[in-house]
Amino acid sequence: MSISMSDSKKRMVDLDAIDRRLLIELTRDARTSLRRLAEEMNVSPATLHNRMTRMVQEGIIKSFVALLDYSKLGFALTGIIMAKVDGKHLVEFEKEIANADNVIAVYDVVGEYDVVIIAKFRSVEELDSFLKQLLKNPKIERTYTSIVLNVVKEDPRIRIF
Amino acid sequence: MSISMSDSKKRMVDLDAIDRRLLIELTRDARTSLRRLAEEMNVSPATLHNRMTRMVQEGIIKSFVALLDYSKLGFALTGIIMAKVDGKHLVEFEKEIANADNVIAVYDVVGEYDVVIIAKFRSVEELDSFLKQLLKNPKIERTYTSIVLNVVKEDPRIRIF
DNA sequence: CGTGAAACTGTTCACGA
DNA sequence: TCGTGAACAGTTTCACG
Repeated sequence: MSISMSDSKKRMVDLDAIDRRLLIELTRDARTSLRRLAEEMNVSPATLHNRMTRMVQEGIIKSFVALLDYSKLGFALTGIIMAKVDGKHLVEFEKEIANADNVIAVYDVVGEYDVVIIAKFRSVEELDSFLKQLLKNPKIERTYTSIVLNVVKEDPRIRIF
Repeated sequence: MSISMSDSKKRMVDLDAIDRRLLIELTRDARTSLRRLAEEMNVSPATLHNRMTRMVQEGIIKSFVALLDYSKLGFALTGIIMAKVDGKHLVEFEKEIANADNVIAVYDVVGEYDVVIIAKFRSVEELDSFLKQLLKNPKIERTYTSIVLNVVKEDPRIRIF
């Protein structure tokens, strides 16, 4: 029995100890074997399989992915780009930019700028042409770009429990 | 036969068509079966297994993870925090902050601020105490925080080939 | 890189708590 | 409703050529 909450945009979910443990393990290693995990947890593999399937359906687990070292793949440059966008076209603009190949994050923010974009490039030239493309867009009033000198941490995982 | 490059911090790697295809697929679905993939690609499962192991050893593949929807887990708040840090203590500070539970990214940047931190919280109170903790640190000269109103995109994957 | 075989794993389903 | 155990098909993994 647990309290259901509904005041955030996306509804929260009831997770028991098995779900939580499974989330932690899949977050640590998405290729882990449910069977071995099941033994450790003293439940049946079928149970873990059900839980996993359910959490994928509910959208709690968005996907299973390999995290790559982009600098080893030639993307040595990360840029943080902030843009002030004409309010009427903000959503439209965001959708556009979110689909760009280089972009790993797009955030709507409040303050001096409206959008923060994080993107990865192979070279200064690539970043430069990305920015020029942006500025061509008449919806954009101004941009500010921070060049990232060093990616200290970049990991989509946080401690959830 | 491919050209080897060595002018970036981390060395680049030679990848053939099999490696590249494998990376793309594992990035799409880390739990995909190498056997089925092998059939599609007309190579043996053992080959794909070898390639995968090699790329993990080389650090090209950093890890396999489940991506979660944090807003469904109660982390409705994302903050982008910029900090101006006393230069002598920058590296030390960054290591510290990178280990914090809520932090998904830490970037070294040039400009008005030295560090950009992206972190997720369950509530304004949590964000607030995170910021207060930061400001207690005498190494920090000033901070600027953007509250994220909407996460338009947040996906560690970019198009690599 | 491929083969082949052994070991392991995912997935399903009828049953029972 | 939900977990279980057993069964089978699918998969990984390894030594070797």
